[in-house]
Amino acid sequence: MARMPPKVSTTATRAALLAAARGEFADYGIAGARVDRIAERAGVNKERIYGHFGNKEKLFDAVITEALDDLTAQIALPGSDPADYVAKLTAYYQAHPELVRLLMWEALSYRGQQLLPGQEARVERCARKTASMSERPTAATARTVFLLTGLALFPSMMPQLARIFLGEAAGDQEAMREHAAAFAAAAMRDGLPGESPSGG
Amino acid sequence: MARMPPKVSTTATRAALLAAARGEFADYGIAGARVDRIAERAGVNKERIYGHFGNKEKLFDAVITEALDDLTAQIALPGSDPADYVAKLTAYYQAHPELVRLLMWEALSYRGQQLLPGQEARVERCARKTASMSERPTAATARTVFLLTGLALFPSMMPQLARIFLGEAAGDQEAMREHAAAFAAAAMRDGLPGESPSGG
DNA sequence: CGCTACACCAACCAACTAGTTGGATGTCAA
DNA sequence: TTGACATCCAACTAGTTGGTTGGTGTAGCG
Repeated sequence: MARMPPKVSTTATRAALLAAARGEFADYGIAGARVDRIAERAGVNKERIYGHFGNKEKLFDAVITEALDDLTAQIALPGSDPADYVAKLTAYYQAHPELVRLLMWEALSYRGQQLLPGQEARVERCARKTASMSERPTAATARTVFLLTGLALFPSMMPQLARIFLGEAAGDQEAMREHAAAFAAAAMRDGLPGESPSGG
Repeated sequence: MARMPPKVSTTATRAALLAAARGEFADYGIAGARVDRIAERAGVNKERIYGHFGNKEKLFDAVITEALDDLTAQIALPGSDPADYVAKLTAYYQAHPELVRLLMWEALSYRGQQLLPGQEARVERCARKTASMSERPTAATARTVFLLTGLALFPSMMPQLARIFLGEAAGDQEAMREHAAAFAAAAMRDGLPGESPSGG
C-alpha cells in the first residue's frame, strides 16, 4: 500500500530537474524554455519531466513555488521596521536574480488580474505581511507594503534601466540597497495617508 | 531623386503594422509574438513586415521606440516637484499597460546590463531627468530618480500582486496613484542621503 | 507609355518543438 | 524469482514558425 522508500534516486532526479528548470525558465520564460534543454541541463532524460511534472507549465509552477517558499523562509515580516525589511528583501532579490526573472515571466504570462487557483498560499503570505505592519490594517496599509515590495524588487527587475541612470555606479548594489531602505524609512517617518492620522 | 509622395499608402500600412505589433508584442513578447498574427491584426500581408522592418526583432525595436517617444513627449521632467512627477507618470503607465509590458519583455529578452547600441536616446532622456532634480547631480540623485520611476512603474508591472495585496481595492487606480505620490513626497521631504545634507 | 515602388496573395521550406511510445536496464522489497 | 517502479534511450508524430519567393495588380511620375 504505502510506498515510503524512493526506489532509485527519484528525489535527486526531481531536484536536478527543478534546478535545471529554474535556470532555463529564468533565462527564456515559459514559452521560450526548451524542454529538451532542461533535460540536458539536468543530465536527465526528457521523458522524466513528463513523468514527474506532467507538462512544461506545471514544471514552471513547481519551480516558482519552490523559489517563493525559500524566500518566505528566509525573510522576516516587515513588522515595525519597514526600512530593515526593504534592505533585507532588496538584498535577497539581488542575490537571487533568477527569482526576479521568474516572477516577471509569470506576471507577463498569466494575464488578467484574476487570482489563479493555488495562489492561496501567496494571498496568505501577503496578508501576514500587511497584518504585521498595523494592528488594524486598511487598504492604505496594504498599498504601503505593496510599494515597499516594489522598492525592493524594482532594481533587480530593470538592471538595464539602472545602468542607464547610474552608469558604472549601477554595479554598487550595496548603495542601491541602502538608498532604497533610506527611501522607505523617510517615507514611513512621515506617516502615509490613512495609516495613523486623519482616520475617517 | 527625392521621393516625397508615398505612392500607395505606405505610411498607413506602416502605422497599421506598428499598432498591430504593439498589441501582439505586449501580449506575447518577442519570442511569443507570431508574425502571421501581426499581419492579420494589421490587415496587411505578412511579407510587408519584412519589407518595412527587416525582421521581428527590428519590428519590436520600432514599436518600443515609438511608445517611449510618446511617453517623453507627454510627461514633464521631475524638476522640483517629484511627487507630481510620480503621480503623472503613474497615471501614464496605468493608461498604457501595453508599454509597461513591452518594457518588461524587453528587460527580460535583452539580458546583461550592457547598453545596446541605439540606446543613446534613452541615456540622454534619463540624464535630463536626473539633471532636472539637482543642479549638481550625484549618483544618489540618479538613484532617487530611478526609485521614483520604480514607484510609478511597479503597480502596472505586477497587477496580480496588487490584487493579492489589495483584493477588490486593487481596482482603485486613483488611490494607488495618490499613494505612490504621497510616498514619494514623504520620502523627498526628508532629504535622501547624499542629496542636500551631509555632502562629503 | 514605361518605369518604379508599393501592396496583395499563396505556396513553400527548412528547422524546430511539446509530448508520446516502446523497450532495455537496474534496483528495491516481498 | 517475481513484481513494481525509476531511469535511460531513441525514434516518432503532428503541428508550428520565421522568413522567402514569384507572380499579379495598381498608383503616381516623367
